[in-house]
Amino acid sequence: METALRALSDPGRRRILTLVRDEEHSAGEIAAEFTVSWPAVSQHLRVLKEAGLVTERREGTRRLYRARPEGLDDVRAFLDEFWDDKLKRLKREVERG
Amino acid sequence: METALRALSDPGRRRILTLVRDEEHSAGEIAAEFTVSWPAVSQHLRVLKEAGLVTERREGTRRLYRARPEGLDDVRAFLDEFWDDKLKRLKREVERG
DNA sequence: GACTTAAGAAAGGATCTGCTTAAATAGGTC
DNA sequence: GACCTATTTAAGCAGATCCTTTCTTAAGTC
Repeated sequence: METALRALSDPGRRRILTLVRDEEHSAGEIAAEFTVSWPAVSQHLRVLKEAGLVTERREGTRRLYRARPEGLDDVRAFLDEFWDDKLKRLKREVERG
Repeated sequence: METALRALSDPGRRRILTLVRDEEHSAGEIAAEFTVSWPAVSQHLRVLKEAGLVTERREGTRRLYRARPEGLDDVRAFLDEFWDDKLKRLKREVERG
């Protein structure tokens, strides 16, 4: 969860993530969407992969990336717990007036 | 959302956040839970405040902090959208076999 | 095998982060 | 006003981050 949150904290990586959310894309296709250099995108992809937020598949000379939403499970769990507990707290407050 | 995600990416700040989730706590009470120095905690509180994840209230010489779950709304929206769209994609895949 | 294409690895630099200690502010108490 | 307590601000430092350019690897084409 640590690495996932840090990976998400970069806008470029979030953009990559939405790019590969619905379908696989090669590193080159992804890089073409950005103005930063190609290695920079490659580095972002590595961060996302290490955080478990994308999967990599090799096909010939290309590497195809796809989002891996399960990688967000921990983060979602944390936020949901936070949210739920807050609601519970509010409920208690309302009940005691 | 940018700042919220960066604020969340630090384990110490997440711990602070859960500390002030259910009730207000003073900066000193919070700092007492940590081994790092007092100013370090103060800096974390500032980051959390600027990210909209906590509110600050002054009472005499003390400053009381409390979680502000609405600050997580953007993050939650992003994750939910991501999740939902993934489910939709899977559904399409299943439907076309 | 030489050449091209797709992509990652290495090295280096600027900026950001998170910590520390020391100093400043600001509200109570005498 | 002098003094204590609670807390933030300032300054500085080590390490992380994100970018760049250059170099390497690996697969396909001739």
